[in-house]
Amino acid sequence: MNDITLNHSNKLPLKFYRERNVCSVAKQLIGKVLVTTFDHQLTAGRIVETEAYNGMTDKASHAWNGRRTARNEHMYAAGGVAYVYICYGMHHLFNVVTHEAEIPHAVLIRALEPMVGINHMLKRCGKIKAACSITRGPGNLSKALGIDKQHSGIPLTGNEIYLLDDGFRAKKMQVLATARIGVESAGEDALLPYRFLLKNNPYVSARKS
DNA sequence: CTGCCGATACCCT
DNA sequence: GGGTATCGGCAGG
Repeated sequence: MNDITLNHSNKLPLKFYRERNVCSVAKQLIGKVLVTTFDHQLTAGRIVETEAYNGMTDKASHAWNGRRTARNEHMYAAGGVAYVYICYGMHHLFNVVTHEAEIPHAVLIRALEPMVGINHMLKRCGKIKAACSITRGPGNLSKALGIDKQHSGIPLTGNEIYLLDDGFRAKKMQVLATARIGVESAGEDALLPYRFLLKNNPYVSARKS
């Protein structure tokens, strides 16, 4: 797999993240490019799967019912920063914080299609051969891009982690909305169509749609 | 292919 | 002590 040249002229502006409708942001993030530059290594991939978490009224959200702890504090920041937390004791899950300060909306990035720095992604994951699993699933993509919980709260408008619009446009018919993954205990909120994905993309995480 | 299981940080009761 | 926005390995059909 060869790296793709990135156009860095279109970094997503703060305005993009301050949008009030978190589902709208989650949908718009499909097709955008997530970039990290840790260790002087450029790694990037196109976002092909996201999930919206709709603040205090969403039972599946860490901020449900106004819950606020050291772990999820960055969800309450103004949109445009990262929220990274550890799941199941070992996976670092990367979220994009949206809306204004004190409104804890966030979008979980669930899958990427690798574009740049694939060899370095393989190195970080201790793998030899390229495979879809390298950036399929939120735990995997964080590892491949070198993201961990120390990056929680970092601005997405800086130079270490940022998002680009490189002009890619998914056709409307290609973006599907489904129920979210792994939130069964959230009752009826688990059924909301808050997961967005690029149809037929091999990097989208498996399981029910 | 499906399903179960262990790893294990952090939040909650 | 129990649950969790997960994942890879392995057993069995």
